[in-house]
Amino acid sequence: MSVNKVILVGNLGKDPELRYTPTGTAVCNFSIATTERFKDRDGQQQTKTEWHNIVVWRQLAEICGKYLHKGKQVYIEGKIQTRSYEDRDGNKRYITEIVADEMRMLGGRNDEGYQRPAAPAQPQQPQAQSSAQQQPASGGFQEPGYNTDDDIPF
Amino acid sequence: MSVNKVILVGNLGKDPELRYTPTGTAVCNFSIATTERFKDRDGQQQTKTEWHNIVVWRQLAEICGKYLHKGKQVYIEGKIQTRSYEDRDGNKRYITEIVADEMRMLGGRNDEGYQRPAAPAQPQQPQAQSSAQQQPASGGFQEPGYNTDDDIPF
Amino acid sequence: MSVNKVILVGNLGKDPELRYTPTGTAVCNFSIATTERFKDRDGQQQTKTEWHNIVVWRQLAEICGKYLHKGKQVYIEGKIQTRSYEDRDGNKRYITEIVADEMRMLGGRNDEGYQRPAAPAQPQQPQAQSSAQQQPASGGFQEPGYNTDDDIPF
Amino acid sequence: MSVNKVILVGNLGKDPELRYTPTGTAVCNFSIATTERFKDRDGQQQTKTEWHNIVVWRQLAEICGKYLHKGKQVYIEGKIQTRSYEDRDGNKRYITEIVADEMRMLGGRNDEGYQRPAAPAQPQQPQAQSSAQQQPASGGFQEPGYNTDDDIPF
DNA sequence: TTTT
DNA sequence: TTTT
Repeated sequence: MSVNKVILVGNLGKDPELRYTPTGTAVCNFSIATTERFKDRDGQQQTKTEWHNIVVWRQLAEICGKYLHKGKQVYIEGKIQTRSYEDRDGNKRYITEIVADEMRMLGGRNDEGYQRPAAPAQPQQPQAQSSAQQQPASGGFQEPGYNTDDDIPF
Repeated sequence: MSVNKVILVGNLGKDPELRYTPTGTAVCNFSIATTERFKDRDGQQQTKTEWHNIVVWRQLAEICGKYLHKGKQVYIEGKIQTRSYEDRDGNKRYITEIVADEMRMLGGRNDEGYQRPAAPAQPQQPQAQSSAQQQPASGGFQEPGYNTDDDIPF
Repeated sequence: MSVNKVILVGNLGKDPELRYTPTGTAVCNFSIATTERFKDRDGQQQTKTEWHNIVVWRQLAEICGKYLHKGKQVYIEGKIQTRSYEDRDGNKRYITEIVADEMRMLGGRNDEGYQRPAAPAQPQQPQAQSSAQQQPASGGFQEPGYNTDDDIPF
Repeated sequence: MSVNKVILVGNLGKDPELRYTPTGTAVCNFSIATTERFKDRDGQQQTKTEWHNIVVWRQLAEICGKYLHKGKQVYIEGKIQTRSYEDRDGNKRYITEIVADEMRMLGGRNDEGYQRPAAPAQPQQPQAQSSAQQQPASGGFQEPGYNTDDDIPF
């Protein structure tokens, strides 16, 4: 009966890396920066940047690998996870990551991240597939559609 | 590319109501109170209670109907939704509800909500089905199990 | 001992309205849309838009009134509040609003919302006031600056 | 224009440690466990426990040091922060912590964590200081009290 | 190190 | 009333 939830809005420091496990599961890694503004004791404006390692699995990994890029602003929702591993000297090390289960691309089509090179091979953020119609505020009680979330990026 | 998320921790004002749509879908309704403490202009401690209408669908509805009761403290995660309906005079009215997709029972087994009557017919909060073993911090990279979430209450 | 928290990312439907109470307190009202995508029973992509009434007080109200505009994408954090009022027929009505205590403008400077007229008098989203220096990951224990939050918009 | 937010509900593994910096600022450290349930490939129920290092500053540190204890269930809201330090071998190490700015004690007065010894010297979770009156849903527009948050634990 |  |  516990809760482990992280909500981040930040920008990717590099392009994401999409890989596959031996069993073929997609996993995408990238890091995003969040920057905090505060005043130091002298009343000077300062900023402090925090870098977050993001891990995404399965279908969302494919979407992240395909549509995200360096500089892109994203909303991430996930959980904190600390893994241990052995470094080259055989010492146990720990790394804390955010395992994301929700991702939303922020900013519009005119806002693809300021550091983005004008590379022609770069994927375009696609038009959202035309939504049949704006669903009106329905009269009264309504059973919601069951969002399987399993085949559309956005 | 938007986010609509609500996180509440509060206590049920009454026992939940579990119903079924004509097509057999379970839906559970209950309300929870959140109380805020603040000081008024005179420096007097005041409290202000907000009531939230919660709607839960499908399997989580069954769980809520079965295990929640008046006074129980819960964590709720969901989204805000405003529906319209017609009142008895034919006027359009709006009601804002929280459609929950996560629920956690809070407090332990000694803490079933202070207003709870010692009714013998009341369901007991069951022991969590013994977890086979405490999973150790695994060495390195690990593909997570896929939580289908579809048959265990907690 | 309760929690009442809302997190929204959406776009303003109109320019915000900034007003002042008789005692001179700033209050800003605007609404933002969040749009959900789902599939109906026929497997058709549908969208459903939810409108949220946002209320902001004091200094953050001034910032919202000054820098937000129709179409702008924002992150909002706040609490749910339902107020009652009497309609013109003397009937008690309820309205649910989000009282915001955090706001972040999303998208970059090239992304001011596409319907924005190129009005010269319109305020520009200012350059973030140059942050003196990128604070390095400091060595060890560090007492944070106390962010009073009271005089800088971003 | 970023967001770095963590929301946790879990139980303290040990009593909190309250200390003071050389300049007299209170800082409280404790760790909380969150446990996730999932099924492995064999359909076996498993659990995985994550430990989170919590850091709290100033007045909230004093409250945590005074009222929290081993086993207590808490709601924590804060931000992720990674600090670096040198280990005894002069190697740079990183530790990720949650810097909390909100804490709510969960469970009622009958739910102090089941391993708690009946030590008479242990602080009691105080009765919430009687709230003068339940503030009614006020008629219409209302300016909120300004919650300075600076002298009351709950 | 907690809790279920 | 926005945005995609």
